Amino acid sequence: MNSLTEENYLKALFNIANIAGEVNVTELSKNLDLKMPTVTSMVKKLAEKKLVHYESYKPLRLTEKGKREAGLIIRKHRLTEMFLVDKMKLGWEDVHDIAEQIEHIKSPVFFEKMDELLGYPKVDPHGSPIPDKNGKVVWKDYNKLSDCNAGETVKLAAVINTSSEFLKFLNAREMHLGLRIKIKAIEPFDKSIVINYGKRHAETLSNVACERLLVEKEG
Amino acid sequence: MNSLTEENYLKALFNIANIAGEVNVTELSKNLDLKMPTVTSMVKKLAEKKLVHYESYKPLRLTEKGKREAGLIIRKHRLTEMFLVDKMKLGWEDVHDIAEQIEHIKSPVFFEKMDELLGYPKVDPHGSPIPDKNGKVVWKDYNKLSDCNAGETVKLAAVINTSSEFLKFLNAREMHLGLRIKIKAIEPFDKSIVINYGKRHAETLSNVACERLLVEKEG
DNA sequence: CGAATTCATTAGTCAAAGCTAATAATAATT
DNA sequence: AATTATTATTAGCTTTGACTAATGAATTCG
Repeated sequence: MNSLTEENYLKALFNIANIAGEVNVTELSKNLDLKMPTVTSMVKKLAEKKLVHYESYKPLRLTEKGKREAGLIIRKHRLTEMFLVDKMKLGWEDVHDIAEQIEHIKSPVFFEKMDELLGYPKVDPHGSPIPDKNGKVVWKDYNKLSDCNAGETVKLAAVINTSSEFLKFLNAREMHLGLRIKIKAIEPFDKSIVINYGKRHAETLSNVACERLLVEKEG
Repeated sequence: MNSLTEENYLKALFNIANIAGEVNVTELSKNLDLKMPTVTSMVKKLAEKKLVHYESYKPLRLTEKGKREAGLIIRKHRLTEMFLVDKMKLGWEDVHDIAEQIEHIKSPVFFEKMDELLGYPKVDPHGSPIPDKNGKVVWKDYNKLSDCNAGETVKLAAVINTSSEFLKFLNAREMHLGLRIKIKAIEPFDKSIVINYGKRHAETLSNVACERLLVEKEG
């Protein structure tokens, strides 16, 4: 069985890989708020347990086994967040920290019951998929907004990262899941994008932001 | 802030004291499933933190501060058990182990919300009091069944310990909280007691059992 | 009462998971 | 290409919380 510490490493590896693709020791140590040597030594232990592929000075990658275990933790995290908000009426600002703790609880029945009470959800309120009981993550076939073309109309399906800064950014612009967005133009200069949606007209979004927004094409 | 380990020591000290009165190192180490030297050294640390009174070779006692902290943990444990059973419809056989984990979660709002959803209960389903927000335990003025006299009629109000063996014992005899019990006789020989209740007639209970049953006298 | 038994403590070891300081490998810049 | 900067690793130390083996108190029993 994995320790709480190991679970946190796996989760961080999984999340960083999802956002940034590659994971290096620096990123991981920032994410976990630990010093680099600490991370190096732990990663080696995870490698011995066949949870990560590790070669000195190379990027870190989860093994299939590692992905599965990480998926299971993220499943528990996302189910917990939904449960806390939907069933316990706690505020979104509170639930993340609580879910970070509850996700480590060892009890299959507990999470199965949550799943049942929530009606077996497939995605969480950020549009992120909830991994299945085997830790498998099925991302629907979404596109990054940054990969779309001018003239297309798309529906906002998910946000890739859920830092509070980014969520505030979206909030300030009245952007929410399900929103229909019409792409007016893409600036060749910096890949920023000009869109219409709701009552707003000719809003500009940076490429950085667009890379974190997943959309479904209409049609 | 106390570590998870420390919290478990405090809770065990509290529970043993409640059941057995005095706590010695042997009992505590059995309860925590640790070796005695481990317990001795931890208890000394707790003493430095002013959580227990410690003198070599003397029984262990929680300080007021220690009682308060233990009470807060037990509050979280009991609220959690009730929440899991009443609101999540989990079985009693499952909830203890889950509550043992959830009781360590750091989040005032989480437990306040549980309390609210449960309607601010004062006792748990075993009749044990739920400590208040300051960790204070208010046992209602119950009597041990073993301290009652022949001829009295009493109502079963609480069970002091909740080991599964004891609960099964009670179950097998169709005894439950709220039950009216008429005391027919007390054997001077071994202090065992003869009672009538429900459809049962002249059942005998040992003194050991009677010491763990709290009753309210009918007035 | 003295011997045996039980209970508790001391001393020393170990693993997990963190740290700092020093060093080595890789990448970037001039 | 050489230097500098960044990134990663090694070596060695620390704390927490466990353990075993040996020893010292307290209690019980013949």
